[in-house]
Amino acid sequence: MASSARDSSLDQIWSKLQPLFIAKRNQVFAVMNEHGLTPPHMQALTMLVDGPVRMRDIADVMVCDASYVTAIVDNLEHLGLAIRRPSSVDRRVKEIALTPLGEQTAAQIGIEMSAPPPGLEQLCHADRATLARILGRLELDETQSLWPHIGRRAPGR
Amino acid sequence: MASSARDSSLDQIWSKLQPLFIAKRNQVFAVMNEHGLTPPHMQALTMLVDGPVRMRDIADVMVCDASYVTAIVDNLEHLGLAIRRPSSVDRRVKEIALTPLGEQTAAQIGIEMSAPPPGLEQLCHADRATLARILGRLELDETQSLWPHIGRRAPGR
DNA sequence: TATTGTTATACTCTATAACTATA
DNA sequence: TATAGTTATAGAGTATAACAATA
Repeated sequence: MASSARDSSLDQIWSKLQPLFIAKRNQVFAVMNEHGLTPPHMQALTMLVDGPVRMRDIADVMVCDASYVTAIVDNLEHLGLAIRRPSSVDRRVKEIALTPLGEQTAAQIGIEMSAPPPGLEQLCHADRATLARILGRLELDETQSLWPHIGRRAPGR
Repeated sequence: MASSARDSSLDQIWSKLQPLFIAKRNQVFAVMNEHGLTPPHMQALTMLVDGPVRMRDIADVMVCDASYVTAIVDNLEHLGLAIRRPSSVDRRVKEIALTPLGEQTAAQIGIEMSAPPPGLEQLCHADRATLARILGRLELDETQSLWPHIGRRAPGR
């Protein structure tokens, strides 16, 4: 299909949805600031809610180098949110666990992060039942993290 | 209202919308990578499409220091996308303009950035007319940039 | 005196390489 | 030999401070 064949009704719908996107992004950053966290710290923290995780696994999920996980976990420890403990089965491995403060923080963040963005209520008030029915039929990939670690690239010269 | 009073139907709708959000974010980063740009470079570049802009104005819009604008514009010049020219009315001021390559790049980016995310078509196929009608009634703040410059903060210790 | 932009510098982010300890 | 984690270091992102030129 030709590149000029833009679907204008689709564009129009997206133009209405996009502010919701922005509102959510702002909400997420507000939550991070509130807790003094950066995206990588928050992502690592939320990986720990279901129990201790090995540092190697954190690096794999965040698609970053192991040495950076060392730095992130250092920070989480300094913040009193997590602790390192040696694995009982493999003495090379360290498992990262939440402290009580970390559990409390992660739980609160989890709630705030999964919350609908401000503005959605207004949207849904228009005709919530109909919208829910339409959206209910939708199946999209939900496996990705909303705020993954994102590496940097050089802008070149 | 109590904090435990979560609106479950709203949550459900948001859980359907969120993958669209992620798909768009991925699409945006793919476009940036394709052109070898970082978020601040792309934001600065898209500020220039309607004509030359003073560096001071770029700093104001991006909410960053003037010295960082110097670095960004250096990069855009090295990439052959923009040029500095002295203002004819105030000799302290430099105006940043797109090169022909910059115009072409910015135009292409503008198209790709404003495009609906993959997945929206599937959503709308369910009942596009109804959805459009519902969304058409919505009024949200559209003044913010989708990908603003975002400053860093220290994680504290 | 106030403002635009640049330079010098410093701090944060994140990766690579070399290393230690363990498997 | 291969793997988990740490340390040292270096490059890229971004701010602050001091400065030159102009208003």
